[in-house]
Amino acid sequence: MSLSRTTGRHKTRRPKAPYKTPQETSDAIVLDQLQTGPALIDQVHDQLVSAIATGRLEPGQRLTQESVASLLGVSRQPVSHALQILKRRGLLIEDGRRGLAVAPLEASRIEALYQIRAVLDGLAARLAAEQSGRGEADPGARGALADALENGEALIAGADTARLVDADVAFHDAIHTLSGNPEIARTVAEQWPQFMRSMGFVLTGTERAPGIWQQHRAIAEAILDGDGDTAERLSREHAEAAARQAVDELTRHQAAIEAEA
Amino acid sequence: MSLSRTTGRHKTRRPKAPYKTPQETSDAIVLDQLQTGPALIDQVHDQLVSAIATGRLEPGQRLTQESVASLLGVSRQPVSHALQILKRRGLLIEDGRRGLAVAPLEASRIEALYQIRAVLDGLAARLAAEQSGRGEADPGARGALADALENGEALIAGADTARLVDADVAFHDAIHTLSGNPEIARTVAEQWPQFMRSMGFVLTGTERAPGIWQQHRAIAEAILDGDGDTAERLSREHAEAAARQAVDELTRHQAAIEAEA
DNA sequence: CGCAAAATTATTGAATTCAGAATTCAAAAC
DNA sequence: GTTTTGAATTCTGAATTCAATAATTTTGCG
Repeated sequence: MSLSRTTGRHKTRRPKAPYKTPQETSDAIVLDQLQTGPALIDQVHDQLVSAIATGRLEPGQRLTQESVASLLGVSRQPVSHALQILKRRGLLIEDGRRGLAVAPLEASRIEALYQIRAVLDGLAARLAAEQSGRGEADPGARGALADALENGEALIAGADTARLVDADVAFHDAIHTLSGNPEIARTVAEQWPQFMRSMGFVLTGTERAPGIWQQHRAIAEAILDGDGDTAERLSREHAEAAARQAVDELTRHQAAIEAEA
Repeated sequence: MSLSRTTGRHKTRRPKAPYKTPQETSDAIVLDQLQTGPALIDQVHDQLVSAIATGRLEPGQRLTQESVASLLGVSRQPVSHALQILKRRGLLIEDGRRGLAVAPLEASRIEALYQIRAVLDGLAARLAAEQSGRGEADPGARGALADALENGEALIAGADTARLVDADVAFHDAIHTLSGNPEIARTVAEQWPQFMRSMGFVLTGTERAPGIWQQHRAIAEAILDGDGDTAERLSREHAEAAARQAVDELTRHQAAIEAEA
């Protein structure tokens, strides 16, 4: 599709960080800090990740630099950067000079990722419980876990899938944070989009949310009780159960697609 | 350092595939096939990763797009892409508008990463042993593990640090591959540069290589024997020992630096 | 009509240009 | 002598231009 090549002219550059003179006086602050928007590269990146994670961009969907750029109203430059990054993250696969395509959602890959999640979530839960048991846990992070649990349990009944997925991410992220090991959250964050689109499949239609949040409650209680062994074991089992459900659902879906063809 | 702003003019595009006029005769080939290298973005990326991993670029070293570009003889464009990616990988940190800097090598971060390594290597070793025990292991991958072990043991005596580090990576990578879960190798690969520069510190001067390769042999034997429990336990202990050594060495080094200041 | 060769199109990677913003540096004012 | 101001410099992100080539379409011929 030929597109109006009206990519916007040089937009004013986004302000990066508010300037702060070193010897700022301690007087009352009269002016609000100016908005410091993220760079276009990051905006494009985040938009694409979100679209892929939620399934708005389906597996196999082709993306050219030009199409994304005109869709978002920017030039190809920031899009090119963002696509490079997404490619390295495994969210896009090369499709030769036909552009890139959203990576397929394969049961085998999701299973492999859940194997990793099982041990990482187990580690995070153990560390979080140990912190909690020794009373060293950041109260804010403890509160975030409790909030995430409450929030998730509240919206079980018929919330839309996207909301359920977000609640799940928030819960597990709270544990990762509480573990005190920032690299766990960082490592899993890299893989969240894959899990999110997998969860999209598992949670639509089926009524699996209640069971999941029962498990979440048990995990949270073990952590807040400082019971590391139980927290680790339950977290692993939780991930393994999620893996089985995901593999089930994706295999079924793949079979349905192949039967159609 | 101000640099001659002599970024090359439009160089002929990197030769991707040798151009071939349609009516080219099948006479003797007069010109060598030009290297059909990967895109400049990837070349720049790999160069920088390698330089950081080996310590040729030291923590704190500042990198501007222009300086890297002129060093490598390319324009800022591919450099900009590569730096963005490195920043997201945590190998570079922002230094405001003064450019980016090589991320510091902090004991706490290395310790956090080794915690992750412990469970991932444990998982990989268990899976590899199970594959091996069931006779399902890819013979090539089995051979790669044996080779890596032999190779590592051979060069213990006084090989230079870089070679020892490479052997270590090859050994652990062989186990990751043998596990049959490609996401493990992928996940750890993301973090290898951090481990590599940490190992650079640990292995220089000290005579720790022999002990490390004794542990490697025990792990390899457990895997090839199909003893998953032992393989997992030894792998975890190995990572934990490595973590202690690294934290020791880095803490010592940090203290030395601070004493100097 | 079917196939091979040639022309065209689509799309990328890289260089270059451009504009905005942070940092630095030096001069002026107190 | 110190602080403030303002200009020069540095450096980035983004847009635009350019060249190469893979993919597709068209054309010519048997």
